[in-house]
Amino acid sequence: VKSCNYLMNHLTVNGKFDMAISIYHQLKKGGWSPNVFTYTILIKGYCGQKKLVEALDLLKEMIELGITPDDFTYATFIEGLCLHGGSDQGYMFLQQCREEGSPISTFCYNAVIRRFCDEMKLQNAEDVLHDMGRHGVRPDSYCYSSLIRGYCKTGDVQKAQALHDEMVSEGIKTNCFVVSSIIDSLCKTGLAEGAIDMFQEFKDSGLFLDQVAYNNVIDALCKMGKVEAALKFFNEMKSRMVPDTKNYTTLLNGYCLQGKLEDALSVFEEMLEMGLEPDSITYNVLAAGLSRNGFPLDAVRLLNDMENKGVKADSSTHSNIIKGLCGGGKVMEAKAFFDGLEEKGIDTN
RNA sequence: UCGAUAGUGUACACGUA
Repeated sequence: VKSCNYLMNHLTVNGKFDMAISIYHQLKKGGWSPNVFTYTILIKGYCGQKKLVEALDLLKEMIELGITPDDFTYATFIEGLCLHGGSDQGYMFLQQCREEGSPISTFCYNAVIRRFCDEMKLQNAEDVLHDMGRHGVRPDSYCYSSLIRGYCKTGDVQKAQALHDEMVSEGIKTNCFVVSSIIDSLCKTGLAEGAIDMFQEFKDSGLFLDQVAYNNVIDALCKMGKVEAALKFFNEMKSRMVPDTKNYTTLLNGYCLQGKLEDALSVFEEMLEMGLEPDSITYNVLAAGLSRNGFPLDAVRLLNDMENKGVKADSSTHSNIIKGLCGGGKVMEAKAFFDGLEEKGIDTN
């Protein structure tokens, strides 16, 4: 049964839920009894297909069969309900289950909070956060993270920071996910200096800051034109961990923005030497840099090269190519390229 | 490790002024 569950789960998350169901039927035919995991996976699958009725039927069925759903099971169904029936409905269901004495853990509250945040109903999310405490379930960093990120999205970094303070004062450990959300939001609301201070502060406090956190400050510095400062952080990061494609792309962009093509190219080469695969964004950044700084046709060449290497072009690539061709005086080619896209049915918005 | 959840990089267009 364990192996079947494993397989069914993988099929489900890869969009082959029908196959998972047929495994389930074979399992039952073979006289095996599905367990809580099996049912939870199936409920997840039905929720993914918006088939909430079927999901709920399974929940009832397992109870009748004496297989007691646990908090994962409830969380899975609640999340589906939030997603397809609205978070208000999901929360109502949670409350109902809670009154019936079903196991409602932080995972369940988490789902509701996250979905309320996705709907930008931040006040509702916060109410749930405080409500769970009254029912004896301690919020964790995931709960706060969703909410903090929600406020970051609205640009209310103050509120986000207040929540972060609240979280820490509740004795919940912070981590680089939460911190980097705030750092990024500070950067993007023009408070990069504060962001960098915060970064240093947490680093000095011994908190592990990963590639994403580093990238937040590297990007902010690059966008301010302070590539040299960005490079310092980049090197510091390199001494602690392996930079990823996004880190290299960010720094590459920094050099391109300054028109420092030589440096940009050497970053690109270093990245290749490190064995990292540039993705379409890396290529787009470099191409835009080349184009903007007087080498439009090289940009076009680079992007063709990219497609030859099997990296898929996106709409940004296309507009870079068109711009490159126009900038290189090859307006007719640009038009031909554009028409070619339309013929292939590619959205040229 | 048989089941759930959070953060970062590119162009353009758009909307408000």
